[in-house]
Amino acid sequence: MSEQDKMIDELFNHDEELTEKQKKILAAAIESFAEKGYAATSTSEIAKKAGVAEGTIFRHYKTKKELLLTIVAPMMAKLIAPFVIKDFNKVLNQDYEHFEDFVRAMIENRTKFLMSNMQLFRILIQEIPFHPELKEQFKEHIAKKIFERFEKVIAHYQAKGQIIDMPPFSVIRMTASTIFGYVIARYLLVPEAEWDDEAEIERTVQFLMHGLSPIK
Amino acid sequence: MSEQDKMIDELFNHDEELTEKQKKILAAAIESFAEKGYAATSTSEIAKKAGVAEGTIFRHYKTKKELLLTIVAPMMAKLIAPFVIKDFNKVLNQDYEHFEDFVRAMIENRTKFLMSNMQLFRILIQEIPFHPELKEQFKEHIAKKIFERFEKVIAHYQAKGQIIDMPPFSVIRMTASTIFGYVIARYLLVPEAEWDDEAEIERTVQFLMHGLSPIK
Amino acid sequence: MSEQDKMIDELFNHDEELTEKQKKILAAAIESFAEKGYAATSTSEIAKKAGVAEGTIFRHYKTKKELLLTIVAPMMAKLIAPFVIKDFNKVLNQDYEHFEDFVRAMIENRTKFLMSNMQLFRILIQEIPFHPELKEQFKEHIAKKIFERFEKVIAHYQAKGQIIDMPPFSVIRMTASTIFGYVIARYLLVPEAEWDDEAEIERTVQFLMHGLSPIK
Amino acid sequence: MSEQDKMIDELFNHDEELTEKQKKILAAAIESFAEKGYAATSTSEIAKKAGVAEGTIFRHYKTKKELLLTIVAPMMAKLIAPFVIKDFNKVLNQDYEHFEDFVRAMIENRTKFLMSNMQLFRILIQEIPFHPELKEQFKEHIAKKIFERFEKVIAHYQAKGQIIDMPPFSVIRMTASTIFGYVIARYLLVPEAEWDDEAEIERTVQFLMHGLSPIK
DNA sequence: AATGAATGAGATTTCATTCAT
DNA sequence: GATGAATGAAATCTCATTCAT
Repeated sequence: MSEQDKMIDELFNHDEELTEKQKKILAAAIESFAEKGYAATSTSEIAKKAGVAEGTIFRHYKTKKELLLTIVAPMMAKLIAPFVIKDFNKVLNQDYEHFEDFVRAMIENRTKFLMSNMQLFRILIQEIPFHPELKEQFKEHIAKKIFERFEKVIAHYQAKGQIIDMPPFSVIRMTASTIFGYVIARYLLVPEAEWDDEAEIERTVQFLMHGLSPIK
Repeated sequence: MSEQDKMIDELFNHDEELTEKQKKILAAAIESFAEKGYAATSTSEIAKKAGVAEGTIFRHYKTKKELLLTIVAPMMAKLIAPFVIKDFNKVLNQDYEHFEDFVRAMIENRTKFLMSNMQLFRILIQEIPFHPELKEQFKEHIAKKIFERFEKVIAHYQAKGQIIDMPPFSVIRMTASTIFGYVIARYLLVPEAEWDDEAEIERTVQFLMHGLSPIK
Repeated sequence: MSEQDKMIDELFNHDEELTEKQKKILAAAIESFAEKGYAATSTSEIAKKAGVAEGTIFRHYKTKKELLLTIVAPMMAKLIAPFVIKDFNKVLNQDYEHFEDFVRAMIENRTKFLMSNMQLFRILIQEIPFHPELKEQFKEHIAKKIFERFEKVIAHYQAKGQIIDMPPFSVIRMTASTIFGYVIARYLLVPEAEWDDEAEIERTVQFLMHGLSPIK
Repeated sequence: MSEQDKMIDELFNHDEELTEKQKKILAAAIESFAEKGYAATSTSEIAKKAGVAEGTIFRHYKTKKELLLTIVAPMMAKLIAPFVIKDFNKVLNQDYEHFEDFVRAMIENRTKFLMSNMQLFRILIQEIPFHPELKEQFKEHIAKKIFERFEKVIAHYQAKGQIIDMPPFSVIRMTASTIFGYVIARYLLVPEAEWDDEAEIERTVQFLMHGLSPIK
C-alpha cells in the first residue's frame, strides 16, 4: 500500500469502505486538482489517470463539484482536529506551562500534518477563493472555531504575562502568518532549496516568541 | 475617468495608446479573473462585461493566455519596482538609519501599492501556482532580484547590530510572511472586519522588530 | 447494406469493428470532402449529414485532419496493393507473355478499383497538393514502391524486345499519364458523355502499345 | 521588375493600370492559393504577405471569391489563346505539313506558357473541381472551343492519312493526357528530379506520334 | 458496478467583411 | 485610396453528464 493510498484511507474512510476504483479516482483527482486547479482539470483526464471509464466517476460522485467537495471536506475537518478536541483547555493547562512550549507543539504537529497532506493543502488554499460555498464553510466551521479556541489560549498566556498585551486577533494573525509562511515557503515555493528543517523551525519559533514577548 | 481606468492607464500604457475597447477588455478580464479565476472565466463572459464583440478580444490578444500574461506581467514588474531602482543602496544608507525605518517605509509603500491593485495581486497569487511559465518568470525576474537586493540590506543592518544574526534567507522569509500575512488578511480574507489600519500596521512593525532584534 | 457501406467496411474495417455512427461519419465525410474539398467542408456539416452530434466526430477522430488521414491512408494502401503482392514477379513471368497482356490486365484491374472508389480517388488527388505530409507519404510509400516494381517489369519486356528502349521512368510516366488520363476524363471530367467503355479502353491500350513499341 | 511582376502585368493589365498595391495583392494571393488552396487561405494572410491592410483587399475586390476569379479568368483566356486566333486554320494549312510538326509546335508553345505560369496553372486545376461556376466556365469557354478547333485539325490530318482513324475525341484525349502528363510530372510532381527536358520532350512527341500513327 | 459511446451546450478561435477615420 | 479596429457568424474543439449495454 502506497503513501498515497494510506493517506486516502485515513482521510476518506468513514463509514462505507472505498472500492479500489474509488481510491484510484480520488488519488487521480487530488493529483490533478493540486497541479492544474479544479477548473482546468477535466473529468476525462481524471478517468484516464485513474484507469477507469469516464462514466465510473459519475457513478460515485454525481458531479465534478461533488468530487471536489468530497476531497476538500475531510481535509478541512482534519486541519482543525487538534483544536476542537474536547479537552483542549485541559490539555493546555496541564501540558504547556510556557507559551513557547505550546507554539512549538502546535508547529510540529501541524507542519507534520500539512507536510504529509501537501496536495490536499494546496487544493484547499487554491480553491477556496473560487468557491463561495467553500469560503463560507471554511470561515464558519474552521476559522471561527480555531479563533474561538485560540482566543482563550492567548488570553491565558497574556494573563500569565508571557505574551504581549495585544488584541487576540492580531496575535493569531501574526502566529498564523508565521507558521503558514514557513510551510508555504518550505513545501510550495522553494521545496527544491536545501532546508535544515530543524534549525529553520527553531528560528521560526524564536522569531515568534520574541515578536510576541511582552515589552520590558 | 474611473479609478479602474486610471490604474489600467498607469499599469498598461507603455508605448502605444490603448484603445477604449482594449481598456474595457482589460478591466473586464481583471475583474473576472480575480473573482472566478482564469480557467473558470470564459472569453464570451469577458466580452459581454466589456461590451465588445468576442472577436475583438482576439484581435488584440492572440489567445486567452496572452490576455492573462498581458495583465500579469506589468503587475510583476511594478511589484518589484522599488527594489530595483538603480540607487537602491544609496537611498538605503542615507535615508534609513534604523532597520525599523526601512521596514516601516517598505510596508507603507508596498501595502499602499497592493491595496490599490488588489485585484491584480489576487490574480497574481491565484494563478502563479497553475502556470509553470508564470512561476518561472516570477522566480527568475521577481523573487531572485528582490532577494539579491534584500540580502545586502539585511547584511547592512546585521553589521550595524540592528538585526539578529541569522541567514538572510530566513530573515527575508519572516519579513515577507509578516507583511503578506497582513495584506492578505486585511484585504482578502477578512476585509469586512473593522480594521484600525494605523494601529495594526504599528503592531505588525513592532512584531517584526522584536522578532528580528538581536538577542541580548 | 448499401454500396457505400460495403466499400467503407472493406476499406476501413481493420482490427476493431466500426460503430454504426462511425461508418455514417466516414461516409458523410467522404461525400463532402470529395465534393467541396477538405478545407471547405465544416465538421458541423459532416455531423448533420451523418446524423450525429458534432461532438461524436471528435470522440472518434481527435481532429478534423485526423479524419482526413483516416480516409486517405487506406485508399493509398489499396491503390498499390496489386503491385506489392509478394510474388508480383512470378505472376508476371508466368501469366503475361506479352507486355500488352500485362497492360491490359493492369488497366482493367485498376480502373475497376478506381471506378468503385471514385470519391476516395478524388479526395486523394485533390488533397495531396495541399498537405505536405500527404505528399510525402504518397511519394515515399506509394510512388516509390510502384516505381521500383514497375522498373523491373519494364526492363523485363525491354529485354524481350517488346518495348522501346527508353529510360524506365519515361515509360512509366507515359503509361501512367495514359491510364490516369482515361480514368480522369471518364469519371471526373466528362462522366456525362456517352462512353463506349470497352472500345475506349481498347483504343487506349492500342495507343499505349504502339506508342511504346520498338522502332523498326 | 521581377519575373512575378512581369507575369502579373502581362496577364492582368487590361484597361486600367494596376496600382502597386493591387499587384502586391495579386502576387500574394497567387502564391497562397497555389500553395494552400483557395479555401485554406485567409484574406488576412494575403494582406500580410502583400504588405497592405486587410481592408485594402476589399477595396479592390468585393469578395474573396472575386479575387479568385480575377486571378483565374485571364489564365483561362491565355491558355486557349493560340487555339482561337482567327486564322488558326490558315496557319495550320500553311505551316505544318505533318502532324508531328503541329504537335511539336503545340507542345513547345504550351509547355513554355505553362512553365512560366505554373502557379496559376496549379490554381486553375486545383480549384476547378471545387467551384461549379469555374467548371462551367472552363467547359463552355475553354474545353469546348479547343475541342472544336482541334476536331478540324485531327480530321485534316486523318484525311491526309497521317493519323489513325479514331474518334477525334479519343485522339484529343490521348494527346492532352500525354502533354499534361508531362507538364504535371515535370513541374508539379517531381520538379526536383534531374530532367533532360529536350530529350524528354522528344520522347514524348515520338510516343504520341507512334501511338497515333495509322496501323499499317 | 462498470463501461464507453453519445450528446449538446459552450469554449476558444478564425475569418470575411464593414466602416469610421 | 488606404487603414485597421471592430464585428458577428461560423469553425474547430472540449467537456460534464447521460444512458444503453
